[in-house]
Order: sequence, then C-alpha cells, then structure tokens
Amino acid sequence: MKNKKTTISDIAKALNLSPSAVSKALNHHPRISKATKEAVQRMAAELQYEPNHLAAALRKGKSHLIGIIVPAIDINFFASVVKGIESIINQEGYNAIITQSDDLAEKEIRNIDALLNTQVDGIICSLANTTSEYDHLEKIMSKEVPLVLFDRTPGRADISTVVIDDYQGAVSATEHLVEEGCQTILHLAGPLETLPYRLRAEGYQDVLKKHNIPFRSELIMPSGLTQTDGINCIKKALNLNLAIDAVFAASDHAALGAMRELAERGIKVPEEVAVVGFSNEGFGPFVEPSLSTVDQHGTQMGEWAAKLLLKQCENKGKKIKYEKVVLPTDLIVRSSSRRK
Amino acid sequence: MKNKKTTISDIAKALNLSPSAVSKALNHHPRISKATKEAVQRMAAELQYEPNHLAAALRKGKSHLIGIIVPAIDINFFASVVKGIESIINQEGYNAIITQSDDLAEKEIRNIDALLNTQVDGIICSLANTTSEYDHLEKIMSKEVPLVLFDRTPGRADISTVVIDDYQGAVSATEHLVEEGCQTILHLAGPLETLPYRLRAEGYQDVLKKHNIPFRSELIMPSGLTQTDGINCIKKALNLNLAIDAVFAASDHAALGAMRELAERGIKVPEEVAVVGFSNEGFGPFVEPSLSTVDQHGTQMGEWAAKLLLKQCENKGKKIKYEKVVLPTDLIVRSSSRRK
DNA sequence: TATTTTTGTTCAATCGATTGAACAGACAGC
DNA sequence: GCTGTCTGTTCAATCGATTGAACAAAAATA
Repeated sequence: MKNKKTTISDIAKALNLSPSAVSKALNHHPRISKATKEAVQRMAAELQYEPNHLAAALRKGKSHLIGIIVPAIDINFFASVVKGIESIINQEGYNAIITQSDDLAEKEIRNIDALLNTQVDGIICSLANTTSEYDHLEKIMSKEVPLVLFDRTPGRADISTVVIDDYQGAVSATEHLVEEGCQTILHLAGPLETLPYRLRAEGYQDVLKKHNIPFRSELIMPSGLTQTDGINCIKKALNLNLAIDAVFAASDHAALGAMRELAERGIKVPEEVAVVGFSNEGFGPFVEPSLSTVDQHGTQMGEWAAKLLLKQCENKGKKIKYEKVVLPTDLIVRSSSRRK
Repeated sequence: MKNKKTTISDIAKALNLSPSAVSKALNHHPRISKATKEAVQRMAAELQYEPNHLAAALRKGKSHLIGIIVPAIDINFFASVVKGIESIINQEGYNAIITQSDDLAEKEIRNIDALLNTQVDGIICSLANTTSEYDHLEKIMSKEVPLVLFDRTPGRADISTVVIDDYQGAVSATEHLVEEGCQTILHLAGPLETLPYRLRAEGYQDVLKKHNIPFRSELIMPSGLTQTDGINCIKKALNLNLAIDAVFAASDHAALGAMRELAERGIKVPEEVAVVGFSNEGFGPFVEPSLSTVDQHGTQMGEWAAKLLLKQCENKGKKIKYEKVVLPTDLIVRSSSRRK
C-alpha cells in the first residue's frame, strides 16, 4: 500500500507479464497482441500509471524538451515569439524550457550550458546584444544539438535563422508616406553598424530614389532609438529648419518621442507631419493619435523557428541543412500617418 | 575517436578509477582525496565532460525543473511574473518549463499532466478563467508535488497562494481621487461575483464612507472591463447626468475607454474628470494624458511564488505548510488624475 | 604487535523505461 | 512428420549517474 508512483513493472506484476511486454504494449508495438494491449491499458488506468518521461528520455536520448533563450520574456515581442514556438512544439509533444539572458552574453552562455546539461533536443535563441563571440553557439553545434536563431542573429551561413525583412518593411513604410503626399521625410535610424537598421535605412533611401526625391543625408539621424532620442532628433530637425513633413522612425519608441515633441511645438500629426514607427509595440493603438507602424509578426516568427528546429530534430543524425527564413513585415496604418 | 558525449565512465577509464569514484569526486564527497578530486576535475575539463542532468534526475528523483502554467505568456503581467519566478529559481539551480493554458481549463489539465510526466519538482500556476473544477490540482497534491497558485486562485485553504491586496489597491486609488478633490466618483467595476473585483468595489465604497461621501449605487457599473465597456459606461453616465468628477476603473483598459469617450465629448482629463485605472498595463505611460493606475507588482509576485515553492521543495517529505501571501499594491500617480 | 579507526576506493544495485535478440508455441506448406 | 514462417512474449543489456555497503590499506591507538 505504498504511496509510491506506479511503474511499468507494477503493471507487469499485476498482469503476470514482463515489464518489456508492458512497455511495448503501451507503445503500440506490432508484435503485442490486441488482448494484451487492452489488458495493459486497463490495468494502467486502474493503477493510475503515469509514464516517467525522464526515464524514457534517458534511454532514448530524446527528452522532448526544447530550450529557448530570449533577452527578456517581459518584452512583448519576445513573449509573442515564445507563444508561437510553444504552439508548434506542443502539437508535437515537446515542452519548452525558457531562460532569459537579460541581454548579457555571460548569462546567455550559462543558460546554454544549463540547457545542454538538461539534454534539450534543440535550442531556439535570440542573441543578447552584448554577445560578440560565438563559442557558445559552436558548442551547441559541435554537440549536434539543433539550433535556430531568430531576430538577433550573427551573419553566418551555418546556422538556421528566422528574421524579418527589414528592408521591405522600411520600403512599405516609406512608400506609404510618399503616397500620403510627403516629400521631406526624416528617418530616425538605429545604429547603422547593426544590419537590421542599415537595411531599414537602405529601404528608406531606395524609395526616395525611386520617386526621384533628392536624397539629403541630414534627413537620416542615427540614434539609440529611445523615446528621448526621438524627442531630441525632432528638436534638432526643427532647429535646422529642415521643413519635414514626415518622420519614419526605426522604432516605435522613437516615433512616440517624435510625436510628443511635435505636439509640444503645436505641430499637427498627421496633418503637418505624418509619423510611422517600427515594431508594433503594444502602446501603438493607445497613443494619440494612434501610431502607424511596421509589424514584426512575433508569433509567426516563433512558429517558423519552431518548425525549422523540429525539422532538424527529426532528421537527427543526418547532415543538418541550414535554412534562412525571411518573414515579410506588415505595414499597419493608423492615425499618425493617415491624411486622406 | 567517437564523437559521442563524454560520460563519467570515460573519465574513470582515463584515470583508471571507478565511475563511482568519479561521481563522488565531482560531487565533493568527503571521502575522496584531494588529489583524486583534482585529477578528476582536470580530466573532466580535458575530455569536455558535461553532466547529464536527466540521468542524475532519474536516480535522485529530483529534476530541478519547475513547471509554470499561465493563461498566456504574451500578457505583460504574466510575463513579469515569469520573470520574477525565473530570477529566484535560477539562483537555486532550477529551470522553468513554461506552458500556456490559453485560458482553457482543458489545456490547463493537459499541461499539468505533461509537467507531471516530465517529473517537475514543483508547479506554479495561475488558473484559466474557465477552470471551475479542481481535480487536476488534487492530482498534483496527491502526488505530493509542491504547488503554488498566484493571482487567479480558488478560495481554498490547502494550497499556497500569492495574490495582491485588491482591497487596499482600491482604497489607495479612491483615497487619491478624494484627495484631489473629487466627490462624485464613478467606479467601473468588474464582474462582482469574482472575488478580486468585489474587493476592489468594497475598497472604493469604504473610502467614500470614511469621508462621509454619500454612497450612490448607480455610481458602480459592473462590466467586462474592456475598452469598449469603458466607453459605454461613460456614455451611460453622461446620459444619466451623473455629474461625475472622477472615474476609478478596475482595469486600465476600461479606464482608457473612459478617457477616450470623455475626450470625445470635450471633457478635460484630469481637470474636469480625474481617472485612475488598475493593473499598470504597458500602455499607461504612453496614452495622453498618461494614466494613473494601481501596480500589481508582477515580478514581485513571481518571486514570492517561487520562494514559497522552493521552500516546499526543500522540505520534501515533511508535511506541507500552506502559506498565503498578500502583496501590497502600489498607486502610480500620472497625469490622468493629478490636478495640483 | 594486535586492534581499532580513518581514509580512499570499488562493487553492485538502482532510478524507470526501452529495445534487439532469443525463444517457444501455433500454424502452414510440402 | 519435417521444415519454415509468424506471433507473442521474455531476457538481458542499456541510457548515465548516484549511493550505501563492503573492503583494503594506511594511520592511530593501546
């Protein structure tokens, strides 16, 4: 009458079978008779048997656990990605172990070790922005543990990645502003040494070129893209008398700062200056006027990352094929840029 | 020259020791000589040994995995709670397996089974709001797996829980409005059959009583607390000529709806009507005027939940002591209610 | 020197499930 | 009746680490 958990051998004993027969019955092994299978099922239910995944994982070398590393789970974008990942892997019977790097390379490394030791079947990761060396990624790969990176990725060919099409996102945003009749568009850019921000700036420039709008370098202002940065850039633009009629910011926070400063000066958005941001942060619909932006499809990104990873997991042993998925962005037009 | 992972016996073989000696050396067993310990460490490093937590977990009956169930990870509050939980359990060498119930009792049950089968050492859960039966919780408890509930809890004494002090939160919000000179405060309440909303309504009423402000039942409007509900309630209040000079909403979304509708009618916030919400949603600082609200301290709640859980984990075997933690709320005064 | 204690290590069982090989019985074909 | 194929089941090893008991050698005590 022990309170211990029921094991496979308890069922075996109760039915006068061998543990292996029970295991096979439970796993629908073809060589087990229907009668035995049914008896086992019944007895399992009766004894309230619950499989011990750990034991199976140890034996099979497959834990059905996926490790996830994000900079911070309470950033909406990453939470959406996690949601997407979960929805896919759950369907296939996997569970997610989530860890946070707090944007610290050092913690990222620790987390990877922890995940590896827990014998996860694969790892999905968005790099900390302090990460500059990739030894820890090499480690994952050398152990032949499937790896997929998303959003923040180093530019290398031997890792599967999922990113958004920053260039295209910038193109649609800028096109939209031009269509709304804007000609002097200020671009609040991110640090241009970082690929995504460079791509966004390029998209912006190419649209101007396409529409024969002369390019003026003073209209691209790189910054850290915080709300304060947005405010300062607008101040600068107004002081320089740039006569802008639109702002395309590479982040919603900078866009918001811009809107605040414009309002401060009594400049009407979108009538006098139209504004478009980037990332579709949660506050977009709530600000006044609601903020037009470029959506990054976090959930979808997570789903793709999970799919790529599971594909690698299933082809365990075979040579890994690296895939790059570039997701289209979505322009969300709200009040801050709608003039018509 | 196999690419296989190094195990404890590989180290043993290389040093002409037994696997058990190696295991003990690695675990700082007192009976192992210093010399051996050092040799083992060195060889472990050289062979790039990485422990297999699964194997240890199986043997020791302790996985160092904590299961978390939240309705949805992409709701900011739950993400913060998860962050808090992680910060505590990571310190103690645990990792978190996160699952989402999507607010479906059925999925909650499935997730619990999955977590139990994965042999988690404990479970932290916020119930789905469709959950009305508690058999699945009983199951966890009958297996003597530590369990802590937070935020959404059934009212029972035999489970440890962490919740916020809804009553106190409502009291501070209402007190604040009275201090700002408001006398006719509309309360946008949640469904009053749900405990937290009832407590908030009580806090509101008690403050009025304390200040000898006559209570008028038409000033309490229960709803689903969405933004639309907020809009509708204000419409109703204005149609009834209630002459309100403040709104205390039991959710930020409803508060936002209220502000929108007031703006629509040309009523100034906070000058004519002051507004306070509840929950401190992410958009609060970004709306115009920024929204005063009651903070629920998600991270802190997660930290407490984790602490309670770990305490139970450590006292494994002993009788579980159930604890209830009620966290204080924090009034955040922003522009929507500041008149002075 | 004999005896006890301490120290360092090995032995063997164990956690719970899985899996290929082995085996016995039923049945079919010739 | 002999050989061969199927079926249904058991055997035994295995995944990798842990742990109490056992044991030999060294050190301490008498």
